[in-house]
Amino acid sequence: MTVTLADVAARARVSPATVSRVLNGNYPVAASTRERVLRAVDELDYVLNGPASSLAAATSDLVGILVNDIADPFFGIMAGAAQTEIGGQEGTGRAGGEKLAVVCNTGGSPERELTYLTLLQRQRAAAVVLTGGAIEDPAHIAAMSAKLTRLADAGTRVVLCGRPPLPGSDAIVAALAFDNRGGGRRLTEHLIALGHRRIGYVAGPVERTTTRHRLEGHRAAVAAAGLVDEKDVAEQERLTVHGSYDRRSGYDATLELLRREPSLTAVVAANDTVALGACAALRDQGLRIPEDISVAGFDDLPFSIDVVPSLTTVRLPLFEAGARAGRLAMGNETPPPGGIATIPAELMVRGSTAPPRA
Amino acid sequence: MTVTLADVAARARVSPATVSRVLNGNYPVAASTRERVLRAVDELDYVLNGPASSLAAATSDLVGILVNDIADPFFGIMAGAAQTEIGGQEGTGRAGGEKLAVVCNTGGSPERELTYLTLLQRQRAAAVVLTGGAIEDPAHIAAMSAKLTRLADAGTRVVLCGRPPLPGSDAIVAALAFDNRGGGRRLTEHLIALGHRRIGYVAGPVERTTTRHRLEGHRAAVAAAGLVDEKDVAEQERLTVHGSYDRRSGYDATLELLRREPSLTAVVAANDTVALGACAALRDQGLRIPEDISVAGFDDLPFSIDVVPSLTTVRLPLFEAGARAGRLAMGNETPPPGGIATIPAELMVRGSTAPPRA
DNA sequence: CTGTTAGCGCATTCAT
DNA sequence: ATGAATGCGCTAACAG
Repeated sequence: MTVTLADVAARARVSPATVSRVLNGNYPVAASTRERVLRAVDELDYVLNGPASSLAAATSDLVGILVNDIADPFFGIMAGAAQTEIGGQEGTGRAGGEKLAVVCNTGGSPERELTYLTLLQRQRAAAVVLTGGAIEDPAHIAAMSAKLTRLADAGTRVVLCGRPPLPGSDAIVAALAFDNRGGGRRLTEHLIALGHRRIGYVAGPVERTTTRHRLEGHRAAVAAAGLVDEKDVAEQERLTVHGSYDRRSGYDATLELLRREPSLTAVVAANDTVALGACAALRDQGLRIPEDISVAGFDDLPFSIDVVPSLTTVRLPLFEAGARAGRLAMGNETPPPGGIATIPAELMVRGSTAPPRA
Repeated sequence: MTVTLADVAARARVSPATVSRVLNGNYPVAASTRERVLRAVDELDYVLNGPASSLAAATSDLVGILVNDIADPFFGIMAGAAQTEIGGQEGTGRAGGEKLAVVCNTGGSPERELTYLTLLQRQRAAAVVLTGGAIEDPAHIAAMSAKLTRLADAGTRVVLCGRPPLPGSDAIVAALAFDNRGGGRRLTEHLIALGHRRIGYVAGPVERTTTRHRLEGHRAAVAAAGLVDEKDVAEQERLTVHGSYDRRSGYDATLELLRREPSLTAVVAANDTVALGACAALRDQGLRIPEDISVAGFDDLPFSIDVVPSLTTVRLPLFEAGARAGRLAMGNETPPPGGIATIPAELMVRGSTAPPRA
């Protein structure tokens, strides 16, 4: 029923090996022969059997990109950029030696993250790109570290994008980490410079590197300015509410923050989406932004410049980082020294922050 | 080096066939034997060789989900929902009979769409879900139709989600189409009911089903109200500007619309993201929304309720449709009669539309 | 440059 | 309920 390489060989009057060679293009073949084979391929509508090919060659052209939330542009931008670098060399129409770059949505679940890695390992994936913050549970870190080591041992190139290097796993090609701490610190410093003294923080989910680093940056700025004593954990926590990285969570957390401290003059959100929810909550409380209260986000997603007022935030070069991760996964770029690179975060001051009211 | 099924068999003191049987779980095996095998699997850290397995069984556990733009939540929401239905049955940790649901980003390019389908065909994918509007170029339609027919013939289940059925391709499991035309019509009828008479339309890319259907709905409403004669193509086109489905395009197109017709009292955008760009352009021209001019979007993406003013739009049940497509792809839901279902679109009236100024 | 030969690792007959 | 044998379709030495 389905046409095989042998059929093509018969039609082109050559051996199967020759067909394989022209298809893979990694071996000298006479132009006339190649022509004949290609014609037979087209006439027969032949499509290579991937599993058979992978089995024989002990490699596959699958590249997996893991994301925490596919509906979040933060991941979409990185994944899209990586995918373009990996599978983007504009096919010949016949789909030659291209890689199959695919994105896998873990939904932020540790189990699904591991499951996907196993599935990719099973497929003998050529490379795996892990994007976004990691979960900090010790058991999960250990499991991930072991799994990534095994993947790397099996020849899969592992690249981290927007995620700090995993302790104990040096089998990795490269880790591109965002300077979340620095960005968080500069953002809050900006607020303090404007004159804010009572600043609430809407944090992301606990046990996430991204959450922790941004929060640490914020608290470092707060402590440096003497707003809250570095040792006063209770007060730090009073001004912090954790939630997930979505709008709803930002809305609820902001209400809670206002309840705890009605005299707040600024709210810093874990990311832009959360900031949107925070703005909505504030507005529903009759507060004007930025006249009555300032709001800041993180990531500088495309919509941030469009909301009213436009959002003060921290720009992360998501597209560039994703593209670089893609090249690294393909072996088209030399890894940074030590395999680790920190990607700078840039403060973007816009309309949602202003001096507090006198 | 890498451990194979034979190694597991040796360790468990059974034949390779038995190991295969417990792993696939589709054959009676004594409980004690199964136990022994499973233990050996864990001890050896064995991971099935996907390519070998697929080759022998002539099937694979790969399911592809094609999207036009992975950075757009419109696709992210559908893809995420589909992926959950397909690969979401919470693995046992050992990754049993799970499917590998992956999303492929075509970037809206016809070539890449076909390339991805070929790549998935090569992998002998178990199913393919195509999301979002289709390109209307006749050559591409023919190529797609042929490709999908071949995929279906090879046993791949093909499901369309948010895309109208392809002419000539009845090998498809099901097509879930959004009522873009009806939604577009009701949206413009709402504007007309408010008293608007000069309405500009920022359309999506030409040659896309989604673009065309929404625009047709809009024009049907306009014609029914007698605002522009159905035959007056020149006037219809004067009040329409095409662009891509992004913010920037919405911004530019709106400026152009204003140039052509400064007395516009309402702008209808191809989708919410475009509407955001339109709002920005209007504001930059010193116009207030909705006092001076009304704006409407389409899709009801999560941010639409958060922008100021909140966006009047048309709600599409993206999550539900994606989930249903996922179940259809898995064979867990019976296809609609004729394989085609039209999914209703609901008008959401919010703050961005109001009666025009007297 | 091209043909021949051997597996790759597993699922599946068919026996037992 | 389990084992032995066969072949899935292709690539990779190895010859020539």
